[in-house]
Parts: sequence; C-alpha cells; structure tokens
Amino acid sequence: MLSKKAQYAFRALSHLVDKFDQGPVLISEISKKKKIPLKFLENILLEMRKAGFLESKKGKGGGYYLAKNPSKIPVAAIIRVVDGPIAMLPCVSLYFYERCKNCDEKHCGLHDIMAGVRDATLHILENKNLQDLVRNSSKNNIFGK
Amino acid sequence: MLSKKAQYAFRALSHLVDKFDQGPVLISEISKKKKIPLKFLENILLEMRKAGFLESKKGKGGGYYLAKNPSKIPVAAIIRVVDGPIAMLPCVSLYFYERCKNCDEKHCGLHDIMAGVRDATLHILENKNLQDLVRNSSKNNIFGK
DNA sequence: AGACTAACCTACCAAATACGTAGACTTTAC
DNA sequence: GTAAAGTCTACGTATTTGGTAGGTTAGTCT
Repeated sequence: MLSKKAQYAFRALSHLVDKFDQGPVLISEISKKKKIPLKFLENILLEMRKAGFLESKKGKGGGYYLAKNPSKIPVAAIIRVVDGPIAMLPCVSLYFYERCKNCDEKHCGLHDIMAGVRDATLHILENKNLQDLVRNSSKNNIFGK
Repeated sequence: MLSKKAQYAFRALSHLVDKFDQGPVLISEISKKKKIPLKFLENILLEMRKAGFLESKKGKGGGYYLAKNPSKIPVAAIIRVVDGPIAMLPCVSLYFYERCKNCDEKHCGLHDIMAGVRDATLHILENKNLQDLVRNSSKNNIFGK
C-alpha cells in the first residue's frame, strides 16, 4: 500500500501539473485546494524538490513548480522518493536491493514470482507519468467545459 | 513490501509443501529448518489455519499440514490473510476496498493507474500457487539428486 | 487414569514507522 | 527594512511490526 504521504504527494503533484508553466504555486494554496495538512505538505514538497522533481522560489511571488515537463516524470520515480521500494521483496528490488539470507535466489520460487510481479508493475509505473495523473479529468476532455 | 510475517509464512508453507501427504509437521521442526522464531511462527500458522489453508492435529504425532493440494492455493490468498491488501490504494482494492475521499474515482488518474497495477499483479499472484514456491528447487528438478 | 505432547490462547512488550506539529531561520521582492 | 515565502531542526503521539511469556486445552499412549 502507498503511504498517506505518497498519496498526498500525488494529489499535490496533480495540482502542480494543472498549473504547469503558470509560475510558482504557494504551498498554502496546494494545502487548501487539495486538503493536505500544511506542515506535512511542506516536508513532502521539500523532499521532492531535493530529489529534483520540483523547483522552488522564496519570498513574495514564490512557491513550488515542476522542474520539468510532467510527461517526463514517471510515477515510479515519485513512489521511490516518497515511499521507497516498489517491489514486494528486498531481494527483487532494483533500487533498494538486499540479499536474502535463508534463500538462494537461484532456487527460490517466491523470488521468481515476485520478480515477475515487479516487472509487471514497473512496466506500468515507469511508463505512466505525472501528465497521466490528470488525464480523463473534465479539463482535459474535449467534451468537457 | 511484504512484511517479515508474510515472508516467514511463505518459508513455512514451502516446507509444508515439501512434506505434503506425509502427515503432520511439528511447529518446532519448521521453526528449526526454516529458522523462524518459534512463538512468532505459532501465531502465523494459527492464522493460516483459521483462514482454512492449514489443518492441525494436537497431541503426540500432531502438527500442521496443508488443508488441500498446494497447487490449489494461490499465492494471492496467502498474502491477503497475512498482510492484508495487495493493491497500492484502498480505492482499487478488491478485498479491502475503501472509498476515496477527495478523489472522484471516475476521474482520478492515479486510481486508473493503480487499478492497472492491481490487475497486472493479481494476474500473476492469483495464478501462482504454493506448488510454485518449490518449483526449480533441486528436489523437483529432473537433473537434481 | 495419568503422564505426556503439542497446538491454542491471552497478554504483554520494545522498536520502528507513520503521520503530523512547532517554531525559529533564511532568502527574496518591493 | 519589512513582509512573504520556503527551509531547517526538533519534537510528539499513535499505530504497526516483530516479537516473547506463560498458562490452557485437547489429543495420545501406556
């Protein structure tokens, strides 16, 4: 399961996608619009900035904005920064790998199964991006207002 | 990530698969062979028995054994009993569904993405079973001893 | 019947993690 | 220089995780 932190992160990001190329957005605006606890949101945005997905400006007229085009930021990358591993076992994780004690990876059935799950999951999460977060919203629908 | 409890569960189950149709297996034997803390293992096995995957016998000659053929028990079912939801969001979980506040599921990009991940994951986990846990082990390899 | 064996049950506990808050500090615009 | 905004350090509380302790109940064997 994604943590609440990760869910907040995606909600916040979807707002930044909406406002992409319209200048910095206040933390407080995101917090209000998306109903995310302000101080918690601060931490989350900061973390994503340090990871290079967001940029910020201080002082009046400041705020947060996406560091690059939303279609260039895969969902998988955000999850890794905010929540850590995507795989179901450390021994099949690509970015957070840890060797299994008590299990020879060459002959471990569970390892094989979970490697398959990882591949299937990443096939989706690496190819979906932040732009996809707001697809299907009325705003992006040609029939919508 | 699967919890340690779930990983222990699968290790224990793989031993019970090995001994399938050879009568009850002592908790203490599983604990020793698979290096799982005894009392913790007790809880795990009990939970799986209550869920119907295992049966037990008390007294001398007692122990735990699989309630049915290992090929009939999907990996997904075990995870749900031991760890709970498999999906990455409550709002896309089949067995632990919870409505999303602050997100209209009909127009939520994240929802759609995670529903896709769920489908891909379950496609594997519902079709892999306990027998697959021990496939590829030398015991089941025609070239093995 | 009595001794033994092994699962079952209730309760507890420590450490880690998740979730969130407080308040002072720094940088920037005007 | 002052107000606006993000940044930093620290803390706090609740829940989950990963166990442990010890007694109880139900079968088995002699």
